[in-house]
Amino acid sequence: MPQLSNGVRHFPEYLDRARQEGLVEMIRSIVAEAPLFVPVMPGTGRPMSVRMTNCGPLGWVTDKERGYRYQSTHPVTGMPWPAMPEVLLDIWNDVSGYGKPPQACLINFYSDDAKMGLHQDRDERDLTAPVVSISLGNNCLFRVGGLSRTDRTKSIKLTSGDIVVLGGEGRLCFHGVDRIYPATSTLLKNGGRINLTLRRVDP
DNA sequence: CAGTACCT
DNA sequence: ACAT
Repeated sequence: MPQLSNGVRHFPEYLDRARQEGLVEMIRSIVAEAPLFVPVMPGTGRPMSVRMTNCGPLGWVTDKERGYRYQSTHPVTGMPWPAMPEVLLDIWNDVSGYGKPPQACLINFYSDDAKMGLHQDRDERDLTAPVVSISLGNNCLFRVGGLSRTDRTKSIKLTSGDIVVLGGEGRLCFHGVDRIYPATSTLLKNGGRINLTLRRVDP
């Protein structure tokens, strides 16, 4: 279990091809029910380059007026999020070491030119629960720093099936995606990358 | 402060 | 830097 930095664990190719394909099929059905939306920055309303949706009791959303938050319904359809699939609960149980189940699975779609700036995941009330991140599709350059934005960072390439766990000391580490490497995976017919992020919100 | 533009 |  390689440790990128304190509390940040990387499990290369944790999911085999068959499991990855199963997840992609599962994601397609979730997206059919809960359409992708474009998140925007609070205040400015500037769009992010990823598209997202969620499954589970809670979903992470953001808009110009109310900013980052978790809510139980889709921001466009107003419908509850699709249920958390068993397979994600299983993965959480296998890698998180955390007793309570995840309440939110944020599904981020990265086109080949999408990025995610350095940030902390700190919208959850339970900051003792780890964050579990699953990579599918094209490779990406993932960057992890420390608790301060200006701390030194390390970059690693993530490939399809990789899992990263930010827990303990690493739970609030700044992290982001600097770039997607086009055509590095055959998992997604339309290219790009999907990232699933499992989180516990309530203590 | 989960982005981008525009510097050197 | 600008703006959050």
